[in-house]
Amino acid sequence: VGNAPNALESRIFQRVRASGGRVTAPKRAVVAALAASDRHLTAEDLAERAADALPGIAPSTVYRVLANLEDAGVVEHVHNGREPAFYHLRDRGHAHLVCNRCGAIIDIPDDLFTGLRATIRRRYGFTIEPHHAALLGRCAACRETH
Amino acid sequence: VGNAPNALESRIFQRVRASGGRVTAPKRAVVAALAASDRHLTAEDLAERAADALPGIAPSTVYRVLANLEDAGVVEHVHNGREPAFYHLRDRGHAHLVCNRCGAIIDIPDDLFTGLRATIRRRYGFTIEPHHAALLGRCAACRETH
DNA sequence: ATTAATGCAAAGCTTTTGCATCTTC
DNA sequence: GAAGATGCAAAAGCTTTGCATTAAT
Repeated sequence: VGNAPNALESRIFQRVRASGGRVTAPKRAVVAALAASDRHLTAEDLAERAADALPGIAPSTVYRVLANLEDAGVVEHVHNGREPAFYHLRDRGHAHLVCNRCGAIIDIPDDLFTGLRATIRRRYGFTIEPHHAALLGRCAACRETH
Repeated sequence: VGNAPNALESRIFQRVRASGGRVTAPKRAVVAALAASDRHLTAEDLAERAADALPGIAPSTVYRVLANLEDAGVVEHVHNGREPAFYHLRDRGHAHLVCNRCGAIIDIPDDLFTGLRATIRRRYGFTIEPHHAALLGRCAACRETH
């Protein structure tokens, strides 16, 4: 839609620069697509949306932009057991539930993991990153339908 | 190794038959490979090991055998955020931690999820299946090395 | 006999990589 | 002008599929 300079996006590009990256048209287009959406976009989704602003954008560029934004700490990708992974801005932290049957994605707050994280840390020395992989299972609707 | 009829494998093939499947040489070879190992084998690993007993086995056959064994409820596969997925017999239930850095796999008991599962069920109506996706993060060694 | 399962080869799909060129800082 | 980023095209990696053949029940 608009291309007005926006506080969220400014902060993002500050971090991109801080991590040694440059601010380019493809990055602007991908960030705009991420910011405009209610998240949960695959790389292919993002390539399509970025192409609105930047018709010639290459899929490989989208992947590289996303990797770069992850390095800068502004994007996260989530594995969902189906593939492809989806991406979102790393604003407020939250984890995801993904239904094995219908693919529905439910956001859940990080604090649900507090207990489990502490237990796993204590017993195994392992630090879980609950954002990085979705919890798979069955949503309410699909459980009823069986 | 040996090819003696074994209680575990007999039970497995009962279930295969019960689910409408047939007991074939490739299934025997894959099940033997799964049973012989300490788990965490990829499809490719299994293809290699099954080939010891059955030299000509095709990769696509391994995938189809595994899908069939999952339908029969005797095998599970686990997504680990790296790909490829790994497979194991569904004996005692356990979930997995996978280190993002070194790929180490740690088995953890299901009961760690009791609280989280109940909370998610209550709040979202969603039933998590903790076996199906590994929890990703950093193992102790990789956290120290940074 | 039926019907599932196999082998082979080819294709599918997501993601990565090589390399020459262009842009940003 | 130096280093990063891009586009294009090709490749890689894992997995699935089509189809004729074989084998299990």
